[in-house]
Amino acid sequence: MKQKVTLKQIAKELDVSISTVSKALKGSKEISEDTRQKVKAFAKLYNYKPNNIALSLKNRKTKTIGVIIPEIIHHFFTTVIGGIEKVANANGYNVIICSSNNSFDKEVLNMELLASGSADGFIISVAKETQQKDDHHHILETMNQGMPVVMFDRVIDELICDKVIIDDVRGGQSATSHLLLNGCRRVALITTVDYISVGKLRTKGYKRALMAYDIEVDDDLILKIEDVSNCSDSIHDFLKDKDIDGVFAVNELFAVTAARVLKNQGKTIPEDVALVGFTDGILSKHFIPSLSTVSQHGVQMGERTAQLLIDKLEKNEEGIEEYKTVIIDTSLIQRESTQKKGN
Amino acid sequence: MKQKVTLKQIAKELDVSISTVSKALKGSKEISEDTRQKVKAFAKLYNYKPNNIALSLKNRKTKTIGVIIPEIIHHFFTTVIGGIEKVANANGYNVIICSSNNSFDKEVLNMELLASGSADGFIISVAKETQQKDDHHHILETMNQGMPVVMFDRVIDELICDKVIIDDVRGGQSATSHLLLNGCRRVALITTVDYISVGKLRTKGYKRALMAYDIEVDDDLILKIEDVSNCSDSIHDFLKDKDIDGVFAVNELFAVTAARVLKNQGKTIPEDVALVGFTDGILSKHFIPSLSTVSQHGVQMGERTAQLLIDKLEKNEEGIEEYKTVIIDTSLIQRESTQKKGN
DNA sequence: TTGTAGGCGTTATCAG
DNA sequence: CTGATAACGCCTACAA
Repeated sequence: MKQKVTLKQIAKELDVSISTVSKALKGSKEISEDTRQKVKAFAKLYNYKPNNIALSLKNRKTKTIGVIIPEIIHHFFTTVIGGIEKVANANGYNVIICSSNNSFDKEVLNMELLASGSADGFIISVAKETQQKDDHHHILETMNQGMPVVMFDRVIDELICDKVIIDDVRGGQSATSHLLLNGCRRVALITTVDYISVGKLRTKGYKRALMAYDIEVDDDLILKIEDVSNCSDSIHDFLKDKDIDGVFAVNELFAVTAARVLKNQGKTIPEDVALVGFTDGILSKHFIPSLSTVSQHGVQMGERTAQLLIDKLEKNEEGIEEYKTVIIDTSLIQRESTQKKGN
Repeated sequence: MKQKVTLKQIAKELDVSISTVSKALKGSKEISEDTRQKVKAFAKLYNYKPNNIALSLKNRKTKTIGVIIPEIIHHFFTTVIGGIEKVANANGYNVIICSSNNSFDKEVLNMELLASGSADGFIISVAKETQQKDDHHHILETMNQGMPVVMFDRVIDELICDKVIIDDVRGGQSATSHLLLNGCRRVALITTVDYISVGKLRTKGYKRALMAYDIEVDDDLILKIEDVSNCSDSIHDFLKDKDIDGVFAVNELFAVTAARVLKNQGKTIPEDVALVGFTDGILSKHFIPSLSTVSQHGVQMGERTAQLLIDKLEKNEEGIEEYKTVIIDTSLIQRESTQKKGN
């Protein structure tokens, strides 16, 4: 079990100095053709690879982007990561991913860890708990240390930094409008509690759509789910005996759960009740009936986010400070759950 | 925008030596109570955090585990990651995740990157392409450099290292047996091409189960899918006019796709055809009807994998070389897709 | 053409 | 009690 080869060892073996080896390996023509060849051959033989850690220490940059997301088991986030990786790799950056598991403490821990040398900058979508506590000192501290931070999707308004979001209000509005356009008049909303920013915004969009159609908002048709883990019961109770012809659910889980409850109540989708979800994940796509949904274009989102961060990282230090908020367009994907047969 | 504080700066400000600061911060009682307080206060004020990179360089270890998986957009892998993170964090290790996107080249790149200083050891599940090419020099090289590697799920038999797998044969067998037990006699198999190790093994299990029931294997009832991206067409053609009463699909995607095709053909699940999948993901759980499936216990798998790696990492260098292969039990989860009503 | 020295941030050892 | 020094692996400006 041989150890990793270092410049030092190569130098010793070849009886030259370390700097000679270093230069030779970079093809510097300061070094004679002869030794250059020799060194290179030797290095290849022993499979020499410069030590990243040493390089990072020297250059004071790691060429690594830290990504912190609430849940890795979440199709939307993984698509975003895909986009991030694409752009990052194309620019010679490595990506390291940490999940906060929606825990505030773990988010703080992860940030501190990465901030203390492992990454040059951050991409973050904050944990539920963080939004709830509305505590973001850790992010602020990181920024104050001179590390660029770009937030996406679940962002914090008070924080001044680059952001990439979708227009959740418009997304919610177009989902709801789609239902109304298809003739629905009593549209139920299944959403999250208000401290989840995206849920709140989508709810706003829902109301806006109704108003545009001169339909009064009926609070009895709105369910705000606190405990996701048993949303099934909540939704069941909520939909029971309710006279509705459409449902807008602010995420995939709520959507499929609603679908199941409706089915159990003997209602068919889309004939009796039309259904629209949010997030274009595998569930929506493969479900029967396939679910109409609002696509957030995760990949694109990741790409923009990464680009924004890299721009900041490579900008000559003392430029004008300027922070952008990029809004990614959503689009409505129409599938079976809103397509009445014969239409 | 202040920069990160270093020991040096603190030392200068306080007009003491660097080593004094270092010791004071670690609470060494070599240092007078007085200066200790002073230093600590100052450090807290400026939010001092030791630089990980420097520490890694010094200690020649990063306390980081590199994880390379084929696809991050894959529920099973994310659950495994969950398990890995849990154990890793509990042991003071950080986890960095890279996806190979099923590309051999990217897998090699990722390994080299992480191997050159960013991680102390590896956890890997190889890319499809890697299995197909049967080229694993990169992994071997990494191991030869003295870095422990643990493989999981998609492993390479020739490589001598710790491994955590499930018994895919038994999994396939129990899935098939479950169908047979429920009265199915003509069970179709939807699987992958043979170079995907897990697909091959599950196929083997399928055959074994049939044999145990004295049913001859009928190659007409076996579909091996090459191109996953349009598996829908393949499955459609395959199931057309086929006289079957059960389907075993070796992954979720195949299972739900089969479900859709069957439905289009006017068959109902489970009454006309019973269906069992593999991998207990969100799809299987939320689908209507919910799908019976073979659970791989991803979290547990991740935990074992991480533990194995950490054991190797912390073992005093020159122990006896000993490599374990851990087999995680699968279990069959019975859901609606195999539960005929009235049973 | 090659080598020396200093430094990136830390810690451990040893000397004051 | 405190400080100087060396070392981790690499790079580079500046000798030689």
